[in-house]
Amino acid sequence: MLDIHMFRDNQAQIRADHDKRGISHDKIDEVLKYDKMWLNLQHDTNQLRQKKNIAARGISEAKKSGDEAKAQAILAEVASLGAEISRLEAETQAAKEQRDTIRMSIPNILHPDVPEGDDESGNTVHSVYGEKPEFDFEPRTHNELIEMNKWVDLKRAAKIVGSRFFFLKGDLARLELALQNYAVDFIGNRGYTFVQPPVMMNRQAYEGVTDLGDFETVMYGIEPDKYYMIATSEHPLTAMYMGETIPEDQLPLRIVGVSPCFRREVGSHGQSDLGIWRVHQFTKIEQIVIAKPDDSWSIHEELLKNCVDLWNELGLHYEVVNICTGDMGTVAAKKYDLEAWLPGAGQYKEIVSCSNCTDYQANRLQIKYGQPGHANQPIVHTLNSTAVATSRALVAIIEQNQLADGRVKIPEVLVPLMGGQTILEPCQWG
RNA sequence: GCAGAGAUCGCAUAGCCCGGUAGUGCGGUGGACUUGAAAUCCACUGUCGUAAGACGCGGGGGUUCGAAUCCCUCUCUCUGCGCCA
Repeated sequence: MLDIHMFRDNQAQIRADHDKRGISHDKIDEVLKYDKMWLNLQHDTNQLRQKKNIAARGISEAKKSGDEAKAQAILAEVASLGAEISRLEAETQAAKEQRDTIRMSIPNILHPDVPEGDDESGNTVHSVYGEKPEFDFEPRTHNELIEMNKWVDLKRAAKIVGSRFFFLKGDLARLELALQNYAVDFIGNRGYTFVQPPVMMNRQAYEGVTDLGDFETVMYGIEPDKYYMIATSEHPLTAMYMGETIPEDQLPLRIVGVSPCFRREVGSHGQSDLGIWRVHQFTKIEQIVIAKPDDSWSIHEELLKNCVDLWNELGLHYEVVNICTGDMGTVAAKKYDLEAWLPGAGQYKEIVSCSNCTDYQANRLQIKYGQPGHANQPIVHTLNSTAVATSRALVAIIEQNQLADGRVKIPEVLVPLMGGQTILEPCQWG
């Protein structure tokens, strides 16, 4: 959410940004309209409150001096003021709510380097790593590989929960665990503190870190407790400091988190989403940084560097893409994606997303930094980046490292974590 | 899950029984004094608002002319009991 003062004092910047994104200014105008309405209503309400407060003070005086008639007259006046105030209070509240509901849907201000474009076709390639693997056989899709090796049981998962859930079995499940350990240690060795967050959050905290629309399409709600299953550890790890002022010398706060992620994936269908590419539950190792505004852009590059180094170690071929205006979404000011080459599918697909959210989340969460004992402290910047989403990493690994017989070569850095094993063997049953 | 005790302006603490402008200490900011610093003294130090002013005592609601204070409710913390990986 953008600071309301930005609308009042610097609306030209918001308008210029909307032009870049190619969206209309209607919402900006509405925010300004309701803000003005709210300011006026607040002023009127305050005037009446003042009148009432002054009058009410006369009651005890009148009673003390024994002037019962005067006391009754004041009581009547105060009562009618009270009714009028209640009415105005309701209007004031309504105007503010309207203003903020619209304001929350207005996207973050983009970084100047974000390329302009209408959709994902406008994304630009930032850099390319590794070699596109060559095969002397027809490479299989990950879906075929998990099927023939019995590494994943989607059917029985569908039986006990629903579609897009899965049992992960045998060597592929072991590789998943190795990836978790590998990624946590890799990022941890760069000064990031390992944190395991809760996997449910309450509504209030959740509204601070996501689009309101996500409650309908992304998150699972838990009844009767009114909790939400987290869609990524970014959410609890960013909301963790909600409403707090972090001592300046503790910043930047670098965190590497691991959690299961739960996503409803409403409305997603199609060939490209088969297998375990797009699922309702997966595990993700995430980098989170809470930083001072001056540091956030260099830390954004640091997060990307961590990803690049990690994925290079895994020996995979992928591109880094600079996401364009039309493909950005509301929260990030700038976003890099890593897109791995999937030889079975014959295309590059997203495996990592690395965002600087600047003060957009922190404004709503009211996370500030500074010296303890100070009022009116500045807002922090928040950044997040996938390190490894294990299900998608598994897809990239098995497609790029597949052998003619359908088995898979294990990336060298993971061999020690697999007890020296170098090839993923099929599961014996299923 | 049950019973009891709690939540007050960054931190600590008073006020609550018995309703009437939220006080004090620490921390912070500015100033005075000082060559400089410490110490000391003075002012300011929650939120919204250009301001006037309003609002603010964990959240929400109620009673009342008026609520930190009385009532209801929710959340969280502590203590004890119960249950339990």
